[in-house]
Amino acid sequence: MSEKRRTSRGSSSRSDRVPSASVRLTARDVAASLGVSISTVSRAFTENAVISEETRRMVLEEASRMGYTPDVLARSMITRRTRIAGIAVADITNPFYPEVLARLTRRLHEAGMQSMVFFADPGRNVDDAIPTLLQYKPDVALILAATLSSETTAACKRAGTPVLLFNRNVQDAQVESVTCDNLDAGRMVAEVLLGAGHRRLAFIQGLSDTSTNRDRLEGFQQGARAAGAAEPTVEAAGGFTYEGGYAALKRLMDGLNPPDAVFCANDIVALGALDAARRELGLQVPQDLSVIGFDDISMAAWPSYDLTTVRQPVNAMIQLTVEKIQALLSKDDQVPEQVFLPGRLIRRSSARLEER
Amino acid sequence: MSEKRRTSRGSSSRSDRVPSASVRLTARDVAASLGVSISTVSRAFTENAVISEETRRMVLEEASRMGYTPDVLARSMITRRTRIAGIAVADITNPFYPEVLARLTRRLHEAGMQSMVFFADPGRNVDDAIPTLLQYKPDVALILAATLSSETTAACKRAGTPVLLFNRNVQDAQVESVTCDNLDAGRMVAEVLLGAGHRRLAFIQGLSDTSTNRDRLEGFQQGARAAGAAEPTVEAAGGFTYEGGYAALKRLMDGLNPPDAVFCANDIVALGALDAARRELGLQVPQDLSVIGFDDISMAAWPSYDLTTVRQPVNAMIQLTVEKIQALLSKDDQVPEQVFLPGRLIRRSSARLEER
DNA sequence: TTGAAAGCGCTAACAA
DNA sequence: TTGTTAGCGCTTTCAA
Repeated sequence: MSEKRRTSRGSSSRSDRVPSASVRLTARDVAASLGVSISTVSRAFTENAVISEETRRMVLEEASRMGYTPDVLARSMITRRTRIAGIAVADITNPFYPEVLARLTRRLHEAGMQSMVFFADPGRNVDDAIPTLLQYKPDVALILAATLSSETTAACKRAGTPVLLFNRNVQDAQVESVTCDNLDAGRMVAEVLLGAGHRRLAFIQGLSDTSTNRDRLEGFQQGARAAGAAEPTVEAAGGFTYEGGYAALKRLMDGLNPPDAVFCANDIVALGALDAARRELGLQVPQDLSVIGFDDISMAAWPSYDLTTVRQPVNAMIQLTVEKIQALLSKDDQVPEQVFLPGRLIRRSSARLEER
Repeated sequence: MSEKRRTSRGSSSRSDRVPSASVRLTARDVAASLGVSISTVSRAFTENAVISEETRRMVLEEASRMGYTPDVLARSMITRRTRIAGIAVADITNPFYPEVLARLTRRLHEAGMQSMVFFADPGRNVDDAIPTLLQYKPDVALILAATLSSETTAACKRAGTPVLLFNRNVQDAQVESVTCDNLDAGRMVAEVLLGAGHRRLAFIQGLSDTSTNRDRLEGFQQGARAAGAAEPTVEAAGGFTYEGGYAALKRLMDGLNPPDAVFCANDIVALGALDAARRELGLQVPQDLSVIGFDDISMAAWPSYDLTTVRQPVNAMIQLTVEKIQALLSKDDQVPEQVFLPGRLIRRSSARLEER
């Protein structure tokens, strides 16, 4: 098999050629055609502008007839509003992010904003994408990523671009964030597992330097401590990946103190752990081992996995994010706020949650 | 559990407040600081501009010291180049697209372009996103979607924005496209399945009005016909979804003529079909039934599935796409070309491909 | 090789 | 309610 190319060269005709940039319509053209000033045309397209309803209707009609739309770039130069949300995403291989991204951009679009998405290189963190992101002067920088340096937020501050963290938060309360209450969720998972009679807990880390990972682990440890249970074993997956979870679970079970319940930093890690347990080690889940994930990505519900997991309140998180952006754009001074929304345990068959 | 908010109100200090848009540095500032004209500053940042190496170095140095970068928006107004690739994506729930998107935006970025991503509403096709996409005057519109109306390409043509289809093509050869050779791959799958002794072929459709679906099915049918085999049964999943594939497989097996081999329109559909076969119908795969997918998303390789599938040559497709974009931007007249790259069968355990 | 001046398409004072 | 005018920050002729 080899590459094929099909062109219309054979039966070429005039219409086959892509026209090189058609005529550019400007407000001046519409104005001339109507015998009004360009300001009038501009006003017709500006909300809350002082213009008679009649004139506006006339202008808009003629504009749409001619096929004119205002140039958003030229407009932005003056209004200092690009209506662009610069979104930096890392780790797109985690299905949680595409799911969030799709809903988030849709809600932003409904709120009259466009999304400019920047994907960070895998392995590296999101910071490298920020300078280019800032070049387009987005009205807000949205960080959908687990890792992030403080240099990045500083760069945004310097550029005067407000930053909003999604599914991530920093210690110093200097920057807005919307996350799931990972700490509390971790605690709850420990409680529930211990309540069902599990005795040897373990946690599989994604990236240890991310806030999500850290908070989930810390909550888990707090929960174990509060119940007077043994300290959970901690094993590193080396990243939020299926392969990492797979390998980490094998190491755990081969260790000196194999767990009877594993809480994973997120669903992708948990799916890897599940497959290692069932397909490679031949364990019965949840009889031999309980596995719990985090996020509730759509695959968690698939019958091959049927993963018990903590569902992030994604819709509420997105709703709040959009509201925060709108607030940022109206008032320009604001006290940064970190919001934590409660996660919810979704009980499926990968974990034994009743005493036996 | 309830929502928590944490602010720094308690220990509020001056530095807690987000600064409202810091000073805006312009070329004028750099020029003044150096005692040169703004044209000189501009030239320093323009490739191939007539300027002495020494002056350029001096300007760039001072600029970086001050933290100045040219305003890309203002620049675009004059150059008529935004360096933005407007990317419209539908169906982000199919993991194939995030994987492509991540790599594509990275390669575009290396080529000096930014990606503005627009997600179409689920269910609806990508067309609704196009008008807003065009507003930002992208240098090229990239369509990553299975469905697309001809009205959309017309709108782009009118706006003077070149269009490039990825993983999609239209009949009339009027628009550039880069796809896998779906027809040929479909043929190959039929051949291989029939060669291994399967007798009752079936195809599970995603969306019947998409070019990918159509070509894969048509190739499959051609292959069956060429081998003198019975016409494959066709069942509709109602969309490229896991749930659709799951339900479609059950209907197929409950039907009058249950197949011994199923070719699915893509991997997500195939994973649903696999789970239905194994988890619900208790079938042995591949002894009772062979299942083949399309795309080779990362999950296809997971041990729980180990899906035999046709791998799309994603890297080559992306490479070609970026090259085409660069060509589009240099020459403005071009004969549209449709490129088909060969897919490759990845043999895993979900299909019996040897005669027994 | 550099600078002065004229816009790109638009919005927002300011007048009328 | 509308029109006139002055820019937004930049690139690009044209002259020097």
